[in-house]
Amino acid sequence: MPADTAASAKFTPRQSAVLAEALRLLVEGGDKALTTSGLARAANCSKESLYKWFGDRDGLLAAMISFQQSKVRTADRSGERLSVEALRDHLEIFARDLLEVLAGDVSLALNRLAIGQSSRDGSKLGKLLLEHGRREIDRRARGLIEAGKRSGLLRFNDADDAYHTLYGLVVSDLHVRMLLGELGLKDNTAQAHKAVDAFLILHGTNKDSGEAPRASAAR
Amino acid sequence: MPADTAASAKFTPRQSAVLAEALRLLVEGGDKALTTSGLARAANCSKESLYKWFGDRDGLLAAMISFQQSKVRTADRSGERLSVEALRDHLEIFARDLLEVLAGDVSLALNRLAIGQSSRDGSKLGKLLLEHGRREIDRRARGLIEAGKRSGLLRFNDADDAYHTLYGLVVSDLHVRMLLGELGLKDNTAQAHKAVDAFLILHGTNKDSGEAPRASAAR
DNA sequence: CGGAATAGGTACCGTACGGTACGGTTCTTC
DNA sequence: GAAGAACCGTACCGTACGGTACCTATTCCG
Repeated sequence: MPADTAASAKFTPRQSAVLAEALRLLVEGGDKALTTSGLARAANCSKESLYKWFGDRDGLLAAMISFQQSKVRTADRSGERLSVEALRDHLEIFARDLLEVLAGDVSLALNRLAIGQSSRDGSKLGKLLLEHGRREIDRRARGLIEAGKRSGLLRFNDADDAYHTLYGLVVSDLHVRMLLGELGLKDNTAQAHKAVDAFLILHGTNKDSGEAPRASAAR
Repeated sequence: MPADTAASAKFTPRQSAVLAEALRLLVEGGDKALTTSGLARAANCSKESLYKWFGDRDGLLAAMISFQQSKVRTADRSGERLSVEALRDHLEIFARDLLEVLAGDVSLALNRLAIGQSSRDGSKLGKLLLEHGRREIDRRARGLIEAGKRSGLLRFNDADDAYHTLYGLVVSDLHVRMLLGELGLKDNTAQAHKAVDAFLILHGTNKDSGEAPRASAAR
């Protein structure tokens, strides 16, 4: 994981470094390990600066989410002309990327944090995570699906429904299992392949798009 | 919600009452609201008894999970002879039950609790929830799917894969969204219907099992 | 050069939690 | 009916956190 990639727009380099350290602490030890004193010690800054920059602990958590998301960028290829093979490839790449993002240390830690808070803060962090965290990946998938329809390769009434179908086929209950502490898949690529196969059977227009059943060795 | 249904095997009535109160506190205010002092006050018992019965706070949490699971029973109809309509009905009922269970107050609260702890306790609670919490519902689905195959109505290579496909089609990312604080679906039945349609297209043997596309008004 | 802003270090405060100890009360059991 | 266990209520302890205050060091800028 690159520690100090492109600087964020909203934070000074010093603040970014502190936020990166905060994420490290959170990933290592969960929200109990992310104390203001501990962060100040680990990041060589003062608690007073933390409160000046972020207001209070909740502000810090929100800043961490915003900071992490500023580091996520996805390529958008929705403009391309799609062949059926290209669509399948792009869908599989999307599915694999999705699985990898969801299985990432930082993503899991932030989701755990927001879920833990959601029962008492009116799910402010949860909203943040849903609205800003998934926007990029949602937009990418949405673009891909719409492009597939425009190219006559996919058929569906509601793009939302189709996207959620794809998401369900790719992820199933894996995200929750990982949030609960279970290890991820051994082979994301195989899972992505199977999910896209099923998705194309459901929503593809190419009638021979269903492949032979796989050896099914993913889980 | 029936407060005091069948008594558990592992807990005395008094302990069950305390655990029920603990669940109520947890649902109301999240894990911050579930303090030993608060529980003792709310349940009219002494902290000393809590520690005598459950060892420590983690023991109490584990007992809450175990207690809640002892109240969940599912009907098992896997012995029946299945027609295609009966299979579809049973699958839809299963899907609807699954959505309702996942959206339940107590289920969400316990999952949030276990997820919050999973980053620091080696996911002991998470394992508990996964291994014991889903066993019943998993067994029911597994039985249904296997019965469908025996009756020649479903085809698949791996029952696990098929089950996860069904699960993904039914739930998609809804569980995580609800854990993050979002409201559930407006119409679980419509979602169940759509998911089972898709599942039967993928794994049914009856070639005309795919129905006309629905009006898609679930979400 | 000098003052103001910025930020690090540390000490401190109030609070609330998990866990323990103890005296009094009810319930069982012989 | 008495001995004893189970249990309630409460008070208590140590700890650790969030948040604040104060003081110093560095940097920036006129």
